[in-house]
Amino acid sequence: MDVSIDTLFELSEFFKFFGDTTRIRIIHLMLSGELSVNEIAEKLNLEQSVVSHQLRILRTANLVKPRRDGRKMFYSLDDEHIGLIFDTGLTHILHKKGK
Amino acid sequence: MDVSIDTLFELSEFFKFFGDTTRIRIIHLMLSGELSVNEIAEKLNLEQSVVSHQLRILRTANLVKPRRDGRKMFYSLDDEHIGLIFDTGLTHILHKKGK
DNA sequence: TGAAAATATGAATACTTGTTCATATGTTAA
DNA sequence: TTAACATATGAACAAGTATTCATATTTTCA
Repeated sequence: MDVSIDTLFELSEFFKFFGDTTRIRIIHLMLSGELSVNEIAEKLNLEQSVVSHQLRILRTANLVKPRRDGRKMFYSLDDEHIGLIFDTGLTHILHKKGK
Repeated sequence: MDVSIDTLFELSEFFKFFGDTTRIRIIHLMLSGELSVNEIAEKLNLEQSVVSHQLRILRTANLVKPRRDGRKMFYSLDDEHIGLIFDTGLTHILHKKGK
Protein backbone atom coordinates (compact mmCIF):
# COMPACT_ATOMS: atom_id res chain seq x y z
CA MET A 1 0.00 0.00 0.00
CA ASP A 2 1.33 3.40 -0.92
CA VAL A 3 1.07 6.09 1.72
CA SER A 4 2.24 9.68 1.35
CA ILE A 5 4.79 11.12 3.70
CA ASP A 6 2.22 13.64 4.86
CA THR A 7 -0.22 10.92 5.75
CA LEU A 8 2.49 9.07 7.65
CA PHE A 9 3.19 12.25 9.57
CA GLU A 10 -0.47 12.62 10.45
CA LEU A 11 -0.57 9.00 11.45
CA SER A 12 2.29 9.44 13.90
CA GLU A 13 0.69 12.57 15.27
CA PHE A 14 -2.49 10.60 15.77
CA PHE A 15 -0.74 7.80 17.67
CA LYS A 16 0.88 10.38 19.93
CA PHE A 17 -2.48 11.00 21.56
CA PHE A 18 -2.45 7.40 22.74
CA GLY A 19 1.16 7.60 23.82
CA ASP A 20 0.57 9.18 27.19
CA THR A 21 -0.55 7.35 30.31
CA THR A 22 -2.89 10.06 31.50
CA ARG A 23 -4.64 10.33 28.15
CA ILE A 24 -4.89 6.58 27.74
CA ARG A 25 -6.46 6.29 31.17
CA ILE A 26 -8.94 9.04 30.33
CA ILE A 27 -9.78 7.38 27.04
CA HIS A 28 -10.18 4.04 28.77
CA LEU A 29 -12.63 5.55 31.22
CA MET A 30 -14.63 7.14 28.44
CA LEU A 31 -14.99 3.85 26.63
CA SER A 32 -17.68 3.17 29.23
CA GLY A 33 -19.45 6.45 28.62
CA GLU A 34 -19.66 10.13 29.34
CA LEU A 35 -17.98 11.63 32.42
CA SER A 36 -17.55 15.01 34.04
CA VAL A 37 -14.13 16.51 34.59
CA ASN A 38 -14.36 15.95 38.32
CA GLU A 39 -15.45 12.37 37.92
CA ILE A 40 -12.42 11.68 35.77
CA ALA A 41 -10.11 13.41 38.22
CA GLU A 42 -11.49 11.47 41.15
CA LYS A 43 -11.53 8.08 39.48
CA LEU A 44 -7.99 8.48 38.23
CA ASN A 45 -6.72 10.28 41.31
CA LEU A 46 -5.47 13.21 39.26
CA GLU A 47 -5.58 16.93 39.81
CA GLN A 48 -8.41 18.71 38.06
CA SER A 49 -6.06 20.90 36.06
CA VAL A 50 -4.21 17.89 34.74
CA VAL A 51 -7.45 16.44 33.48
CA SER A 52 -8.58 19.72 31.95
CA HIS A 53 -5.27 20.19 30.18
CA GLN A 54 -5.36 16.73 28.68
CA LEU A 55 -9.02 17.03 27.78
CA ARG A 56 -8.22 20.16 25.86
CA ILE A 57 -5.62 18.28 23.84
CA LEU A 58 -8.09 15.52 23.10
CA ARG A 59 -10.84 17.99 22.32
CA THR A 60 -8.67 19.99 19.93
CA ALA A 61 -7.95 16.76 18.10
CA ASN A 62 -11.67 15.98 17.94
CA LEU A 63 -11.17 12.80 19.89
CA VAL A 64 -13.56 13.85 22.64
CA LYS A 65 -16.49 16.21 22.68
CA PRO A 66 -17.81 18.33 25.55
CA ARG A 67 -21.35 18.83 26.74
CA ARG A 68 -22.26 21.39 29.32
CA ASP A 69 -24.84 20.62 31.96
CA GLY A 70 -25.13 23.42 34.48
CA ARG A 71 -21.67 24.15 35.75
CA LYS A 72 -20.46 20.71 34.90
CA MET A 73 -18.81 19.67 31.68
CA PHE A 74 -19.30 16.16 30.47
CA TYR A 75 -16.90 14.64 28.02
CA SER A 76 -17.32 11.66 25.77
CA LEU A 77 -15.48 10.06 22.90
CA ASP A 78 -16.08 11.79 19.60
CA ASP A 79 -14.58 9.23 17.29
CA GLU A 80 -15.86 5.80 16.52
CA HIS A 81 -12.36 4.51 15.73
CA ILE A 82 -10.88 5.18 19.14
CA GLY A 83 -12.27 2.05 20.72
CA LEU A 84 -10.99 -0.07 17.89
CA ILE A 85 -7.49 1.35 18.05
CA PHE A 86 -7.46 1.05 21.82
CA ASP A 87 -8.54 -2.57 21.63
CA THR A 88 -6.06 -3.41 18.90
CA GLY A 89 -3.21 -2.11 21.02
CA LEU A 90 -4.55 -3.71 24.16
CA THR A 91 -4.80 -7.07 22.45
CA HIS A 92 -1.13 -6.81 21.62
CA ILE A 93 -0.15 -5.96 25.19
CA LEU A 94 -2.21 -8.75 26.70
CA HIS A 95 -0.92 -11.20 24.14
CA LYS A 96 2.65 -10.19 24.93
CA LYS A 97 2.13 -10.55 28.66
CA GLY A 98 0.43 -13.86 28.17
CA LYS A 99 3.64 -15.60 27.30
CA MET B 1 -13.62 -4.29 30.18
CA ASP B 2 -11.41 -3.91 33.21
CA VAL B 3 -7.80 -2.98 32.56
CA SER B 4 -5.15 -2.50 35.24
CA ILE B 5 -3.31 0.77 35.54
CA ASP B 6 -0.06 -1.04 34.78
CA THR B 7 -1.47 -2.43 31.56
CA LEU B 8 -2.69 1.02 30.57
CA PHE B 9 0.79 2.33 31.17
CA GLU B 10 2.30 -0.36 28.98
CA LEU B 11 -0.31 0.38 26.36
CA SER B 12 0.64 4.05 26.24
CA GLU B 13 4.31 3.12 26.08
CA PHE B 14 3.51 0.84 23.19
CA PHE B 15 1.67 3.53 21.25
CA LYS B 16 4.62 5.85 21.75
CA PHE B 17 6.62 3.76 19.30
CA PHE B 18 4.10 4.70 16.63
CA GLY B 19 4.06 8.31 17.69
CA ASP B 20 7.15 9.42 15.83
CA THR B 21 7.31 10.22 12.13
CA THR B 22 10.68 8.60 11.58
CA ARG B 23 9.67 5.37 13.25
CA ILE B 24 6.32 5.26 11.48
CA ARG B 25 8.05 5.71 8.15
CA ILE B 26 10.50 2.92 8.97
CA ILE B 27 7.67 0.66 10.04
CA HIS B 28 5.73 1.49 6.91
CA LEU B 29 8.72 0.54 4.76
CA MET B 30 9.13 -2.74 6.60
CA LEU B 31 5.54 -3.69 6.00
CA SER B 32 6.78 -4.58 2.53
CA GLY B 33 9.64 -6.69 3.83
CA GLU B 34 13.17 -6.82 5.11
CA LEU B 35 15.59 -3.92 4.51
CA SER B 36 19.16 -3.02 5.34
CA VAL B 37 19.98 0.05 7.36
CA ASN B 38 21.37 1.83 4.34
CA GLU B 39 18.35 1.00 2.23
CA ILE B 40 16.11 2.54 4.84
CA ALA B 41 18.28 5.63 5.12
CA GLU B 42 18.33 6.12 1.36
CA LYS B 43 14.65 5.52 0.77
CA LEU B 44 13.65 7.86 3.57
CA ASN B 45 16.42 10.36 2.93
CA LEU B 46 17.66 10.13 6.50
CA GLU B 47 21.12 9.99 8.00
CA GLN B 48 22.33 6.53 8.82
CA SER B 49 22.75 7.32 12.51
CA VAL B 50 19.16 8.47 12.74
CA VAL B 51 17.99 5.18 11.32
CA SER B 52 20.27 3.15 13.57
CA HIS B 53 19.13 5.02 16.64
CA GLN B 54 15.47 4.46 15.85
CA LEU B 55 16.06 0.86 14.91
CA ARG B 56 17.63 0.28 18.27
CA ILE B 57 14.52 1.63 19.96
CA LEU B 58 12.32 -0.64 17.87
CA ARG B 59 14.62 -3.60 18.39
CA THR B 60 14.72 -3.14 22.16
CA ALA B 61 10.94 -3.18 22.11
CA ASN B 62 10.98 -6.38 20.04
CA LEU B 63 9.11 -4.67 17.25
CA VAL B 64 11.82 -5.38 14.70
CA LYS B 65 14.45 -8.07 14.51
CA PRO B 66 17.92 -7.88 12.94
CA ARG B 67 19.66 -10.35 10.67
CA ARG B 68 23.27 -10.00 9.75
CA ASP B 69 24.45 -10.77 6.23
CA GLY B 70 28.10 -9.94 5.79
CA ARG B 71 28.61 -6.42 6.91
CA LYS B 72 25.03 -5.53 6.31
CA MET B 73 22.23 -5.68 8.82
CA PHE B 74 18.76 -6.44 7.62
CA TYR B 75 15.78 -5.53 9.71
CA SER B 76 12.24 -6.79 9.54
CA LEU B 77 9.11 -6.56 11.63
CA ASP B 78 9.13 -8.92 14.57
CA ASP B 79 5.54 -8.61 15.60
CA GLU B 80 2.50 -9.78 13.76
CA HIS B 81 0.31 -7.11 15.35
CA ILE B 82 2.22 -4.14 13.98
CA GLY B 83 0.61 -4.23 10.59
CA LEU B 84 -2.83 -4.42 12.11
CA ILE B 85 -2.25 -1.48 14.42
CA PHE B 86 -0.71 0.52 11.60
CA ASP B 87 -3.68 -0.19 9.35
CA THR B 88 -6.20 0.58 12.04
CA GLY B 89 -4.67 3.99 12.58
CA LEU B 90 -4.26 4.60 8.88
CA THR B 91 -7.88 3.80 8.25
CA HIS B 92 -8.81 6.47 10.73
CA ILE B 93 -6.56 9.07 9.11
CA LEU B 94 -7.80 8.33 5.61
CA HIS B 95 -11.39 8.32 6.79
CA LYS B 96 -10.87 11.69 8.47
CA LYS B 97 -9.27 13.21 5.39
CA GLY B 98 -12.02 11.81 3.21
CA LYS B 99 -14.56 14.29 4.48
C1' DT C 1 -25.72 40.63 43.72
C1' DG C 2 -22.34 37.81 45.82
C1' DA C 3 -20.45 33.52 47.07
C1' DA C 4 -19.48 28.93 45.94
C1' DA C 5 -18.87 25.30 42.63
C1' DA C 6 -16.88 23.47 38.33
C1' DT C 7 -13.84 24.01 34.81
C1' DA C 8 -10.33 26.40 31.93
C1' DT C 9 -6.09 28.65 31.19
C1' DG C 10 -1.39 30.69 31.53
C1' DA C 11 3.33 30.65 33.00
C1' DA C 12 7.06 28.20 34.93
C1' DT C 13 9.46 24.10 35.62
C1' DA C 14 11.21 19.58 34.93
C1' DC C 15 11.58 15.85 32.10
C1' DT C 16 11.70 13.32 27.97
C1' DT C 17 13.25 12.55 23.45
C1' DG C 18 14.89 13.06 18.56
C1' DT C 19 18.73 14.65 15.91
C1' DT C 20 23.51 15.75 15.07
C1' DC C 21 28.29 14.97 15.05
C1' DA C 22 32.08 12.34 16.06
C1' DT C 23 33.82 8.02 16.77
C1' DA C 24 33.80 3.09 17.83
C1' DT C 25 32.79 -1.63 16.46
C1' DG C 26 32.51 -5.34 13.40
C1' DT C 27 33.08 -7.46 8.75
C1' DT C 28 34.96 -8.33 4.20
C1' DA C 29 38.35 -8.36 0.67
C1' DA C 30 42.83 -7.24 -1.25
C1' DT D 1 47.04 -7.14 8.20
C1' DT D 2 45.19 -3.08 6.44
C1' DA D 3 41.80 -0.37 4.19
C1' DA D 4 37.16 0.32 3.16
C1' DC D 5 32.42 -0.53 4.05
C1' DA D 6 28.28 -0.94 7.08
C1' DT D 7 26.37 -0.21 11.27
C1' DA D 8 26.26 1.05 16.23
C1' DT D 9 26.91 4.06 19.96
C1' DG D 10 27.83 8.05 23.05
C1' DA D 11 27.55 12.83 24.26
C1' DA D 12 25.66 17.25 23.47
C1' DC D 13 22.12 20.07 22.04
C1' DA D 14 17.49 21.55 20.92
C1' DA D 15 12.75 21.06 20.88
C1' DG D 16 8.62 19.33 22.65
C1' DT D 17 5.54 18.23 26.47
C1' DA D 18 3.29 16.90 30.93
C1' DT D 19 2.62 18.62 35.47
C1' DT D 20 2.18 22.14 38.99
C1' DC D 21 0.50 26.26 40.91
C1' DA D 22 -2.01 30.25 40.71
C1' DT D 23 -5.73 32.50 38.84
C1' DA D 24 -9.43 33.46 35.51
C1' DT D 25 -13.95 32.24 33.67
C1' DT D 26 -18.57 30.50 33.75
C1' DT D 27 -22.70 29.05 35.96
C1' DT D 28 -25.88 28.29 39.72
C1' DC D 29 -28.21 29.33 43.86
C1' DA D 30 -29.15 31.69 48.17
